[in-house]
Amino acid sequence: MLIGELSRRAGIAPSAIRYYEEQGLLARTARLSGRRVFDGRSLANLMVVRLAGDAGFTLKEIRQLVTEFGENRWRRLAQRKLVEIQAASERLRSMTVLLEKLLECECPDIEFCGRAIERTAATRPRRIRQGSKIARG
Amino acid sequence: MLIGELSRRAGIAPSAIRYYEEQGLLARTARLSGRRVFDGRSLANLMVVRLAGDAGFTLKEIRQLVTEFGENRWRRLAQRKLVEIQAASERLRSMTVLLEKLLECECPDIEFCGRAIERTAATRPRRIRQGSKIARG
DNA sequence: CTAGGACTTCAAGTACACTTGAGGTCAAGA
DNA sequence: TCTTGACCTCAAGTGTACTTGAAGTCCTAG
Repeated sequence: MLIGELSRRAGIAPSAIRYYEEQGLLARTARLSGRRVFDGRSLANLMVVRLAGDAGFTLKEIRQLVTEFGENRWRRLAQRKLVEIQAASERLRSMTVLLEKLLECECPDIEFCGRAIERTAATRPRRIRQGSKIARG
Repeated sequence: MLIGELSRRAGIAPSAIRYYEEQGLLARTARLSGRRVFDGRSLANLMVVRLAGDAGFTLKEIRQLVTEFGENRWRRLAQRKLVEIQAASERLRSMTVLLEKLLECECPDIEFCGRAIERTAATRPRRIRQGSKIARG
């Protein structure tokens, strides 16, 4: 399949796929008269890259993950990330609780909810990004 | 308390706090001979801003959340975000499963794990960001 | 009274992850 | 043969969320 089909199947823009290849996150694929040719495994690899990105790996880290697979460095990175993902999950849980509290409450302004907020916001982990253009929906 | 103490207590850089104020995420506080003066509620508000950011709200959305609290628009935004947070949680779960599988397996290269990956990467939600400079640790 | 440190504003710079635009190539269908 | 659309490369641009630097102010301690 060509890049357009891969893009449609993965929900990732062609420009992003070319960018991933350029950055060494995806192996350089075969070319057919200049065009990139992909197969099912390309799709699987692409999904892994995206999933890892979704889970908070930077492109640099994803490159490490895919190029150093099996090495000790890889395991350390993966294990560290598991811990970070755990923290991120807890933070999402906190925000869920906070939002639910705020939606339930009938306070006229947000200052009024101070105590509930203080208790909820006590734990502090990491961040979430928004999705890409093509991927949403 | 002055900005330095607030910064230490919240684990957020002074420059970021000033930036949040400038962007309308935090109400403009009182000044004492030019310096910002904060109290416990400032800290609580700051934690909420950070928590919301952590949970995937953009600064623009956080501004909406804090300035339009109680309005219908606010509720719609909060409810939409709850759904997104749910999706993000599922994605983190997927990445956890994937990482655990990859850590368990003894394949010599990542291509070999293709099938496990394909199954794991089937679901597709949104992204996580890394934490700020001062906040980690 | 002076030095140091924490604060101020404002403009410019940075990192990340892509996207966009210009200018060109290639294969298939009318 | 010509046109259309998908593809190519490369350089530059974009948005988000801050950080950094310059130049100056203000309180405290020595």
